[in-house]
Amino acid sequence: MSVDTIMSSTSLKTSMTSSKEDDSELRRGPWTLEEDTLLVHYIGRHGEGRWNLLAKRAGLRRTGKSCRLRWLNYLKPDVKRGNLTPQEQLLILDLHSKWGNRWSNIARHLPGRTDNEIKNYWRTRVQKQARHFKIDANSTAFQDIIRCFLDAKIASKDRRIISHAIPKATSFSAEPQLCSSAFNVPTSTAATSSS
DNA sequence: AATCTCTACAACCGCATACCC
DNA sequence: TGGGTATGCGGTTGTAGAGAT
Repeated sequence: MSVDTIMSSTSLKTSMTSSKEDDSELRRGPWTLEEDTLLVHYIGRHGEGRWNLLAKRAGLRRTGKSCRLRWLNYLKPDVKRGNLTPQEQLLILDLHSKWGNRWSNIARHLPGRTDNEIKNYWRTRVQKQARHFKIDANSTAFQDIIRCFLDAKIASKDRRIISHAIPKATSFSAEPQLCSSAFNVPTSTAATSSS
């Protein structure tokens, strides 16, 4: 990630540290642009690892743990930003049914996605759906519903290439708005599998 | 326009394991 | 081999922003 990207994406929100910036105290809360830049530049020159030492040498008043997390989840150049694609969502569904909450394992199969991102996706989107349908998110019934929806989504995307006349996907017709918002799909598309 | 509520996600925490001396 | 430290992982919390009232 370039410094410019950081400039545009990093919040310059108010820091959560106390107003009297005591040099001996470790900072917590949201990272500032300045901190991101220090971390990126330091790792660019010296590489990752030895996080506690790195934090000190980079001049960051953060724990090594905090630096590692910031780098891995946000600053690392190959971290992919933006919504998960239906294909990625399907993969997560499959892998989660195999391994459960082994987020780091699952993340290894989705290049550019972090365990934190996948975990957040599962908790905020998938579990929300499960609650709505009043089924366990780990149940096969629920997985079938979601799989069906995502398959339809992927298929509709494919079909759009060759035709605008696409039959309705019936599986989700009852809950198009809910599913669409949860899985980042425009409602009209989700409801009809066409556009 | 002000306030409230909800959602998404960044960041923290505690614990387990790996590593090093 | 045992103790201390570093790292990685999964669960949880805090916050900003968007939308609703």
